[in-house]
Parts: sequence; structure tokens; C-alpha cells
Amino acid sequence: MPKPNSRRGDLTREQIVSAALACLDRSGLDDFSLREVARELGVFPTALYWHVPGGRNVLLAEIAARVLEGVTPPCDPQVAWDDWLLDLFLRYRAAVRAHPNAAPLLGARLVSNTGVQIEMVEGILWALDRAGYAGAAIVDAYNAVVAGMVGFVTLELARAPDEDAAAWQAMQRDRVASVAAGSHAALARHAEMLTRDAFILRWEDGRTRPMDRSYRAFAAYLIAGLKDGCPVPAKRRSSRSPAAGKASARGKAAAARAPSRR
Amino acid sequence: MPKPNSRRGDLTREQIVSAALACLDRSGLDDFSLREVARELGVFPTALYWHVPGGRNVLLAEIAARVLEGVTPPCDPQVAWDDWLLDLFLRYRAAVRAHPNAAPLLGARLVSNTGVQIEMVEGILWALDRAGYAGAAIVDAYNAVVAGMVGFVTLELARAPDEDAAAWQAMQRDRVASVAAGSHAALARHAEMLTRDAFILRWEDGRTRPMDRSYRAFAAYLIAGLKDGCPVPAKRRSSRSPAAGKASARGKAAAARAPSRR
DNA sequence: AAGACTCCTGTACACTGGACAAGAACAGCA
DNA sequence: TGCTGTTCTTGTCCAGTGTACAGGAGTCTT
Repeated sequence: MPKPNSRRGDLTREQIVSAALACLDRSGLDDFSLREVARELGVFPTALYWHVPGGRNVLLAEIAARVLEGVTPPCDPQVAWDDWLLDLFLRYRAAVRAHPNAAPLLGARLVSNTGVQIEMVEGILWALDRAGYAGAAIVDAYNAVVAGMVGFVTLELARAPDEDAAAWQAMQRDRVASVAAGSHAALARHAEMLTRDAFILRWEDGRTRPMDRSYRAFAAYLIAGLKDGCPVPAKRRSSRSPAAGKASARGKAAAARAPSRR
Repeated sequence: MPKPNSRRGDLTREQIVSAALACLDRSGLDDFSLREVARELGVFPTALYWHVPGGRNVLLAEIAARVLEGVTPPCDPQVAWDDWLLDLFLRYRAAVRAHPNAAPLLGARLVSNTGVQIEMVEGILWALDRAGYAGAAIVDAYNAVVAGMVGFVTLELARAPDEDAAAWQAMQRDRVASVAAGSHAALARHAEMLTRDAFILRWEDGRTRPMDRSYRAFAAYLIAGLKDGCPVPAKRRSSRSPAAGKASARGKAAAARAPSRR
């Protein structure tokens, strides 16, 4: 029997989400359970269903929304669109790093549920609009921004196996070394760096070994690509030589003409 | 009591992984259970532990590796590095689309376990090396490629809530409409397209409504950014005029699809 | 023929998410 | 004050999960 809650109507949805987030931070997503949340609140597990109908999944979605609260920078017309985007990239990552166990949630079921993320959506569109995007192209650019931002951070924080860290590290290093000795020249050449900082090969995840530099580089690549790939190079203060913009515009238009197949 | 297995040593690790993949395809990741896999094989659940020590998680990792088997295009020095990368992007997506329920697996715990993905790693490094990347920069570029590729596809295939589809669709559309009516100009302008094809706002997921065009655009942005961002622009055969390169890229990628193993 | 080894059968356990019925505390109203 | 309906909480219940562990068939080696 849990300790009687102080008073009657004390249990709020907000409170539940907060407690759930705390549990998630502590126990990880795999061991996340409604019963633990209830224990934390001093309440019976089934009480949660009253405030958050839909149960576990809905609660997790709520957590995701909470984590993303306030990531969107203000829409300041003084700030150049690419700077704004970069800022969003950095803030998103910071927000998720504050609750790394929520990362797989965001990566796997990012859905608009409470309308919190609407601000983010509008912000991205606003930035891309100022960059000169419109029509179908703006949808593609928007998707690229979201996928890149969310994807990188999710992957960065994906858990490395939590067995004995030293053993895992040794195994990874050995395998890379042995494999690379063969015909894998490029791998061999950078083996040292890769086992520290490269996806798939690294033996520490992003919470013990952040990938700041790679993330910044990634954002830079993507934003640069967005500059190049814009059909109408720029709205104000054209950012790049018109020749490059025009040339790549032709290529993209050609690619976009063949819609589906395969 | 499961039906007696035909013979004694009939159960292989391969068989188990195949059955598990079949279960995953059928039931989805949330409802994936060892017991169902065992049922499918006509075997007691605990029998799986003999062939797959480590249980559920290890089995899931094995599935992930299986899904990614044969994605890596051959390392043909005739193919330009950017064409090779684009090809990899397309093949990766095709492979995951064949088993969409495995997408969250790849997105959340992409780890090198059986060495299958080593080929992919080496391929990417080889391509980036030819692009002129080296040292720390090649690690960043590599991470960008992996994160982009994996991230987009994972997000594309993230399940939309499986309640009544029509209701969900109506709700999404209404919310966007109502919110956009306010100060969200950019959102309002493209509301129609966005609710169909944009992350977060769309009401169908990637398996019923593929995002081919956005994915191609995304790959193009990223690869363009990688071209721009390279410290030493190009190693051999200095990158041709951008227009010509883009034009030939489509043809080349299509041609390179033929000599695939598997 | 005997033993060792491989592979699988059973049993058992602690735990999960969630449906359900019923009860407690409160509100408004007479 | 007493009554009634609503809002929340309590308990109970169940099917199903992952996996540890003890053995028991079948096959191979000697």
C-alpha cells in the first residue's frame, strides 16, 4: 500500500509527466515502467490511467514533448536564416543531452502531439522561406533539417552495450584492427580515431564522449547544402555566387522530376 | 507443448534470426516477443537461449545486421565518390524499407556486432578519402554520412499512431489549420503539402507514403555540403564542373545498381 | 558399451501493462 | 443538514513477458 497521498486532488498530469521523466532519466527507457512512476508518486499504478488515458505510449509521447519544450529560438528577423538554423541545431542537441534516455523516443516516434513542436516547425519554415525556398522544395528542405537534427542526436546518444566497458572496448579495437589488416585500407589508416569517435565503431556513447565537433561539422554540411540547393538562391543579401546556385538548381530540378520508382 | 521438432540438431542461429525477422515484420517491434519466435519455430522459448546467448537484445541486434546485409555497393574506382555515396544512400533506404519495423532498431542501437557493417564503414571511408578528406575531418564527414542516412530513414518509417487513420488525419489537419491561422504565416502558406509529406505534421508514415523526393533532396544537400566543406577539394580527377557532375550522377547511380551482390 | 557433449524440454519466478469494479472524497443543490 | 452525481483513487485481476535453472533425450567419441 503506497503512502497515502497528501490530499485528494493532488495528482496532476504535469506532475505525472515530471515524475515519469525523472524515472526515465534514472532507469533508462528499457526499464521504464508505469509502476515505477507510480511508486515515485506514492500512488497506485492504475491511478495514472485516469490522468493520462492511453497509458504508457501516451505518457512517453508527453515526455518527448516536455523534453523539447523551449528549444525553438525566437524568430528574430535580424538573425540570418542560416545562423538561426545553426542555433536551433545546437539548442536541440543541448535539450536532448539533458535527458539522454529520451533520445530514442524522439528518434523513433517524433509526432506532433501537444502542439509544443509547432513552434519549431514554424521556425524552420520561416527560416527556409527567408532562404528562398518555396513550394515543394521547402517541404524537402524542412524534412532535411528535421531528419538531420533529430537523426544525429539520436544516434549519438544510442547506448553502447553496458557490459564491462573495458572488455567491450578491447573487443571493438581488436576487431577493427584485425579486419583492417586485410584489404580495408581506409579503415586501417584512421583506426585509432574511428574507435573513439565514429558511429558504429566507437565503444563509448555520446553521453560519456560527446561528439561536439562532428555535430557542428554535420550542421555545417547540411546548411551549406541548403544554401547551394536553393532554387532561388537567396531572398535578401544573396549568399553565394549565382553560378553555383544556378548549376545545382538544374540538377535538383532534374532529380525532382522523376518522382517515385523503386 | 510445441510440436516435436523434426530432428534433433535442426535449430540454427540463422534459422532463429530468420524467424525472428519474420515475426518482426508481421507483429511490429512493440509486440515482438521471444515466445512468438519460439512458437513460429515449434520450439520452447528457452531453447533460443542456447543459440542466441544474451537473449532478446542480442537477437534484435542480429536482426539489424541481417537487414543491412549486402547494402554496401562494391568499391569500384571507376565510380565517382559522390555517386557511390548517393548509391549507398538509396540502397540503405531500400534495404530498410523491406523491413520497416526494423527501422527503430537501426536508428536507436546501431552497433557493430557481427562485422557485417564493416564493409559499409570501409566503403564510406574509401569514398571520403577519395573526396579528399583526411585526419579528423574524415571522421566528421563519416559521421555526417551515417547519421544522415540512418536518421532520415528511421524518421521516415516511424509509425504514425495506428488508431483510426481518418480521425487522426482530421485532427492533424485541424490543428495545423487552427494554429496556422494565428501568427504562423509560413506554416499556413504550405499547410496542405506539409500535412501530407512533412515530418511531425504528416498523418501517414513512410510505409504508406514514401518520401522519395525528400530523401533524394536530403542526400543531395548533404553530399553538396561534403563537397563544399572538404579541406582539400579533391584528390584525383579534379571534381568536374558542377553542372556536368550533377547531370551524370543520376545515370551513374542507376547503372551502379546492377552489379550488386546478393 | 560407456561416457561426454550438444541441444532442447520443462518448470519456475519476478515483473510488466492494462482492464475492471468498486470505493472515497468532494461539488452543487434541496 | 442530507442527497446525488462527478471526479479521482484504490485494489484486484489477468494474460503475457524475459530469462535462470535443472535436468533429460539424442548423438558422437572412445
